[in-house]
Amino acid sequence: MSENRIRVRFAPSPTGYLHVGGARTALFNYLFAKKTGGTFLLRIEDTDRTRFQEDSLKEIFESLKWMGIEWTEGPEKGGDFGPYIQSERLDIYKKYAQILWDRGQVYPCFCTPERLEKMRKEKELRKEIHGGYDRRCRDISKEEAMKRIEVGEPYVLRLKAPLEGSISFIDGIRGEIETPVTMVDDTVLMKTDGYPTYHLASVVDDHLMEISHVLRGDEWIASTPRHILLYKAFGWQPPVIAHLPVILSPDGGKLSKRKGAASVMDYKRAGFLPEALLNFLSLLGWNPGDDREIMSVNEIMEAFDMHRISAKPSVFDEQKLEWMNGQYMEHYDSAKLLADIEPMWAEKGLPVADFSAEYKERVVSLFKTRCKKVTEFGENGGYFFKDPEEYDAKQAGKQFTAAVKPALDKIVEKTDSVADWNRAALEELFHGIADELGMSAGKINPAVRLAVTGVGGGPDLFDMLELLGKDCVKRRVAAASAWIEKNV
RNA sequence: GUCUCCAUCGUCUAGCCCGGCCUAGGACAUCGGCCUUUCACGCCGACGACAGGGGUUCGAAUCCCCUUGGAGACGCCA
Repeated sequence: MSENRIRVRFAPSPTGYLHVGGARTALFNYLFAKKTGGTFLLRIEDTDRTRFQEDSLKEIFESLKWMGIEWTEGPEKGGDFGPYIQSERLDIYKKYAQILWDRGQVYPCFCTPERLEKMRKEKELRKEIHGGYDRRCRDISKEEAMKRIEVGEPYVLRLKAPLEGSISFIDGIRGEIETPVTMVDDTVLMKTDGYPTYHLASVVDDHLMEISHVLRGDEWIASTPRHILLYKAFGWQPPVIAHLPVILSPDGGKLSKRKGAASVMDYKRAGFLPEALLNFLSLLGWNPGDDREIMSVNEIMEAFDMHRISAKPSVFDEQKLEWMNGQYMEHYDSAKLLADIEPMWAEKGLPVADFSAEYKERVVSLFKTRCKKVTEFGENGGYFFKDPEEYDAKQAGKQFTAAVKPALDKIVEKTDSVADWNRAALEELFHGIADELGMSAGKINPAVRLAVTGVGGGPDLFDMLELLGKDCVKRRVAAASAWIEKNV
């Protein structure tokens, strides 16, 4: 037995994609485990067969891996406490339900979903919605119950909750939370289909898997008293339970797919870096206690402290995420970025295959500081692979003047004489031409930029010219000169 | 409706647990300016908050109560 070991889990339901709220929950568990030298395990809670989605599992795994949140026990990894998929643990839940049955702590309930539905409606009419199940089956005699079970009448197993008093527990983040028992009805533990409910399964699993701390979303606060009751019924010591605040969308409501991205993979597709998303998420409801914001996983992990987790819900501010992503982008490995960017270029029909990896990495380096998202590379920089087909009209009107044409022609004329094609030589060349023609560089450079790229903004001009190479620059400047000849 | 949780700049937050150092600090965004022969980065500055009301105290953003506002829960969903 590993007594005082920290063991935490992330236990998603495979009902859809992994949204950022879930990712944050996983992240905090992961950080806590890493920080304390504990174990972070993944458990799949698939006890609802009606909502199960096959693809979901893949998506959840992929999302976690992309973010670098690695589980050391769980599906794909194994471990001493498996299986880690609840639908493969049915016998275990049956066994523990039986224990409660033998102790008289549960009872079979034969109420149909229809009757329960009707009961709820009536209660609503009388404005007493709280209270839940009316406990009609609680006092059915053992004999009668057995008889009805034997004839095959469907039933669920309910926990006998106390009829008066209150239930309290110490939330790891909020402190004591006390709930009057009127809010806790007789919880269903086993469904008609033989599957356990979340409440039974998670309590049994957390105990069997020796989970020491449960960090979960705060939508579980109201259910925790049920779980406490269950731990008591089994005679088990509950783990430390802490509820993480929700993440809200900018309009104050729940984060949803409709209002932009909500799933981790959406953010990947939108051009965000995993390190940036992780960093950003870590700062939602937590902070290191000083002014640091840009932090590596290791720094975050070092500084991580459960006591600094806030109870206040926070709004997911995508603008700040973008800023943060830009910060990461600037220092990101160009080769790594290129792997994501190259397909985007290719998709736009750019002949990227004709260029060397070194060339392409340099293009990426040139753009890194001015892009906030990976996707922006795909939208810009086409001119590194293809001559501009047209010039930005507004810029052309401003830069492509008759006055600048001689300078462009001079550049075309003199490029061949540049022995060492680098930015220093080019600067010198341009200066010489400017002096010779009595023009300011401020007049010539923007025109060259437009000639070479077709647009008004972009990386440093001389860095670009150096990378583009002599032939390309000569060709494009000549083309611009011809354009002026024709259009001005 | 009932119960529970939450409440500092538009947003993320520091400070709150252990009242005075808070004329409330930082970051994003916004607006100015500087830098730059482009754009971006960077730098400087401005704007901007203790939800309201009562207490307790010599003193409250910090402790207590009420109000208001927000969120969540009230399933054979998790």
